[in-house]
Amino acid sequence: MSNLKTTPDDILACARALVTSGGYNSFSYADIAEVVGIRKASIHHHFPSKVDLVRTLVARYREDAAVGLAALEQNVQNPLEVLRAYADHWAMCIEDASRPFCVCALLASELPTLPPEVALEVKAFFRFISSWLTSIMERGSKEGSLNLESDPRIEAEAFMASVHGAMLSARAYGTPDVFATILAPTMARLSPANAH
Amino acid sequence: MSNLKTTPDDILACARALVTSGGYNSFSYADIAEVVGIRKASIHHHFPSKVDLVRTLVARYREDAAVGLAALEQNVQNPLEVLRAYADHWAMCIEDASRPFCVCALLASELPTLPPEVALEVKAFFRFISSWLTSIMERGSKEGSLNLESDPRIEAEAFMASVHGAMLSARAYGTPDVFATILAPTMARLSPANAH
DNA sequence: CACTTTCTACCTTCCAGTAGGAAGGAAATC
DNA sequence: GATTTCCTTCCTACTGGAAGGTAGAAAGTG
Repeated sequence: MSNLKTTPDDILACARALVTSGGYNSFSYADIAEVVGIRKASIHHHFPSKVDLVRTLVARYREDAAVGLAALEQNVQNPLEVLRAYADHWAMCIEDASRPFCVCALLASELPTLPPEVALEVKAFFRFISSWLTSIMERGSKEGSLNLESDPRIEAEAFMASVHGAMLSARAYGTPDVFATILAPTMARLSPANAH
Repeated sequence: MSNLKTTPDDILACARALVTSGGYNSFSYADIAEVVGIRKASIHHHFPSKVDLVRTLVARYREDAAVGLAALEQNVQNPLEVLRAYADHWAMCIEDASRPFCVCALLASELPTLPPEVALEVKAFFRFISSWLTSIMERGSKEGSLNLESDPRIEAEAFMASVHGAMLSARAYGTPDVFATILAPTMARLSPANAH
C-alpha cells in the first residue's frame, strides 16, 4: 500500500483543515509550515502564492467530490437513500470534527473578498453540487422514489441550502447532532411514504 | 430629525459592512479609517481593540434585531405572514446589496478562529433568533395558521438553516433572486392551505 | 479650565513573497 | 567506477508592507 504522502499533499491537507476552521484570511503560510514541519519558503516552492494554494485546494476538493459522489451513486441505487447518504456523510464529518465543514460553503460566505481565481472555483463547486443534486431529484421524481413538491432544480437548491444552513447551526451551537435534527424533517418530507 | 451620526456609529456601520462582505479577518482598522475619513488611532480611542469593536457590533446587531422583530410582531399578527416578512426582509437586503448578509451567519462560519468574546455574542444571536422563531412556530401551530410537520423547535431550526443556506447560495451564484426561489417551497409548505 | 476627540509618529509583530545557496538523487559522461 | 551535470527539494536570510496597538501632543468643546 502506498501510504507515501507527498509534501504538496500534506500542505494541501493542512490548508484544507485551516480553511475549514476559519476561512481564507484566517491562516498563513507560517501556520502550515509549523504543522507540516517544513519552512515557509519551501511551501512557496510547491505553491508560489497563497492564491495558487487555495485555488488548487478547491479544485481538488471538487474533483474528490465528483469521484465520491459517482461512487455513491454506484453503491446506492435509490435516490432517497443517496440523499440520505449524502446528509449522513456530512453528519459524520461534523461529529468527527476532522472535516467539520464543507470547504466551499465556508468560502462562499467570504466570496466578495476572495481573490477572483479562488472565487471562480468556489462558484464552480456550487454549480457542480447543484446539478448533481438536481439529477438525483429528477431521477427520484421519475421513479417515484422521491416525493417532490416543486421543480427538481428548486428542490435541489433548497436541499443544498438546508445542508449548508444546518452546518452553520451545528457550528454555532457547538452540538453536532443538531445537523441531523435539522435535516430530519427534510428527509422525511422527501420520502414517498409521506406523499399527500 | 436627528440625522447626526456620531463617529462611533459611523465606525460600527462601516465595520458591519466590512464584516458582512468578508468576515472578521478580512478587514483592518486602516480600511475603516479610509471610509470614515478618520485616522487609525482615532478608531482605537472609540474601540480600544478590534475585539471590542466587533463584540459591540454583534451585540448591537442583536439588540437591533430584537427591536425590529418585536415591531414586526406588533404590525403583523398572522405567524405565517410574520415568517414571510422575515424572509422578505432578507430577500430585500440581499437585492439591495447594502446589507447582503446576516452578520452572525457569516461570523458563525468562522467561529473556531474567532476571539472568544466575539464567538460568545455570535452564539447568543443564534439562540435568540432560534427562540424567537420557535415562539412564532408555536403560536402558528396553536392557532392553526401554520402547518407544521415537526416539533416547533425543530421547524424553527430548519427554517433558520434554510434562510442561512439560501443566503450562501445567493452569494455563490451572484443572483439575489435565488434566495426567494429557495425559500418559496418552505413558505408554501408552512401554509395551512397545503395541509395534508 | 477640564474633557473629549483627533492627530502625528512610532512600535512590534506578522504577513506573503524573493534571492540564493546547500543537500540529495539520477542520469549521463569520461 | 568516478566525476560531472542537472534537477528537485528544502534551507537561511531577507524585503517591503500591512497588521493591531501605543504615546503623547494638538485641536476642539463645554
